[in-house]
Amino acid sequence: MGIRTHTCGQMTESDIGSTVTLNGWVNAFRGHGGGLIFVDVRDREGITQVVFDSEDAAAELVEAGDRLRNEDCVSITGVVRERAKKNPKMATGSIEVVASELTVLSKTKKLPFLPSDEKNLPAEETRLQYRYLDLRRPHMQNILRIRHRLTKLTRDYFDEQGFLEIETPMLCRSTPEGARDFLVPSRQQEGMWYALPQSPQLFKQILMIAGCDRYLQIVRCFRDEDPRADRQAEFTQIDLEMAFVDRDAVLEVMEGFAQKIWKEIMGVELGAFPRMSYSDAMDTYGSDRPDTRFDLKLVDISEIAGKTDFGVFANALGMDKGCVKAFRVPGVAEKFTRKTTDAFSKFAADFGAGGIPTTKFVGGNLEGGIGKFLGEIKDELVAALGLEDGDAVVFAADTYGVVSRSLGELRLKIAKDFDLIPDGLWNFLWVYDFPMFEWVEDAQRYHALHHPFTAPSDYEVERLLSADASDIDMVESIVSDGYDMICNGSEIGGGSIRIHRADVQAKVFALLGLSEEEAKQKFSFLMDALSYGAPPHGGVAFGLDRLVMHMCGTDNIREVMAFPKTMTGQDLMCEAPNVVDDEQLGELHVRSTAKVKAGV
RNA sequence: GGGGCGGUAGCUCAAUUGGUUAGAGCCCCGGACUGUCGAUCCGGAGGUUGCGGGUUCGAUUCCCGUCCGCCUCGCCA
Repeated sequence: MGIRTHTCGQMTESDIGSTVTLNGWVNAFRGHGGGLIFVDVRDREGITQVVFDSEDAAAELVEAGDRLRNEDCVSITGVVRERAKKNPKMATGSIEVVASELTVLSKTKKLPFLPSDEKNLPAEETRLQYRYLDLRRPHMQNILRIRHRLTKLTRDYFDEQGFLEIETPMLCRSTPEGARDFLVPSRQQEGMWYALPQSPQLFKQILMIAGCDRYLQIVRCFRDEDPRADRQAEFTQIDLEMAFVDRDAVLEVMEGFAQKIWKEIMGVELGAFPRMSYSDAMDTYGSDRPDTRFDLKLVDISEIAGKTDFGVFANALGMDKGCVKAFRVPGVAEKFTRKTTDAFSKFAADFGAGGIPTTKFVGGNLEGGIGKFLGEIKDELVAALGLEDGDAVVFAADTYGVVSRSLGELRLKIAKDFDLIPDGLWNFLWVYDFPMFEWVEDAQRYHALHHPFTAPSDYEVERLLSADASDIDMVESIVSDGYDMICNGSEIGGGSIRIHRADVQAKVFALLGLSEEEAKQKFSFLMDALSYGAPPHGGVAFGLDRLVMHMCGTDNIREVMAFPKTMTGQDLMCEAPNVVDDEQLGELHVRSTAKVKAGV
């Protein structure tokens, strides 16, 4: 074969007259009988038109060209010539290669779909089954390239900041808390199991104790939970940790990172990131990852609502932590049909709301929905919400938690449905001052909002150490030194200052309901390590896949992974997972109790 | 584990209240064509309607089950 001298994306008029060899795939074939054939050849870098012309080439060569089909893999040698009629739609549209040699490196059989036909893509299922064809598409190649540029910039940036890239094990011990683990049976230790890491959290903390000072790893993590459009069981984190730092020092480095990658890849200058406390985020946006690209801000109208006899409001205000909140949706009164507002209630039912009252502000009156119950508080409502003629209002009345969640989700839905999100905005912010703990009524225990290694804020340490587990309000009020980086309403990174004192860590375990015995059994290595001169430290983990999703403008995490899995955790190309034979299981001291699908 | 939508030719889709031989475009195969670039024109091949069962004279269509895909709630420290 002829080894390529040029790629299919690089030739310009300055190459006219030179003899070149291209290696690639047939992207398109346009034949004009035996005499004249156009073949577009594609490789990773672009597409170049090749012409087989009987006026310039032997009949044998033109015949061979005539047998080419889409996606045949070829090597073609010829002279670059200026096109008589240029194609401005093509990057290489002013030149063509006049074929003088053709080698078919590999014929294709009949294709399930044409990678060149971007406008008629098959279902995702087919694309995943033939991922090698799907990835040939320039669009997918571009995503892979962006992903590569991001990992390259990540390593460059953190190298400049003094971070060392250090690998941590993929075969770990199972952690009791958190997501379900993927397990790997041990052959050498009969009856014992490894777990694949959900994150290298403890290893990176121990690297700080080990004097590594600044650590980076682009690392695969595994969580055996059901996926979502933006979540896979196997995903990649940009994992970082720094010793001898406080929160602001961490945020500064991480903010610099986000600014750098957005500038280099997106060509966007991000200013300094605003910061918002967890409680402000929950109060105003009903979410700990607020999308600040649009308003629809939640307003607490409990006090005003208390002045009516309206049963729904009165009922909510009588609850423990009950409240009434609302937000205005500017100018959509006409679009708030009964069908639309009914759908809000149905939507919010998933989040525990009994119903979503609405009304409209038209001609100086609150009309429709619950408007007729609000006559006596109309003026106060109009003032509190800043209502203007033609606005609609969405209410929720329940406990603070239910109101926040349902209105928080509704404001996102309404913003999308009514097209209220401006294009082209990159609203980054930090959310901080999360609570350390959340009481889970069903389980009758506390749950760490971030993870159990998150430090309390400096001023909270004494309060934490003296906390009485039975005082739920007090324990829930303890503020942690955690922080999340939010981009357009999506959490792209999160981290914290970690606990570096063994006594503080022991107290956190105790509040989380781990006995001293259990804590020792499961985390003795951490407790030991913390006892040997542990430095203050903190860090962040960014979701690499999420970052690439933002950069590529997709909501589908599978788009930004070369070989993703389906919602049921299957790789449709390799057909993983699959059965293994009993001998293999025997070596691992495992016997399957599954009724295996026939014919696999 | 719950809810929703979908599965018809290799691919994208159609098929009237349940009714004749399940159609079209693309792909593929054959032919025509010397400046195309979504080439064009002519012809051809290609089907267990995801799978299993039921109702019916008759099922792509209605019912039940099941598998697969997507979305979502739970879950994801």
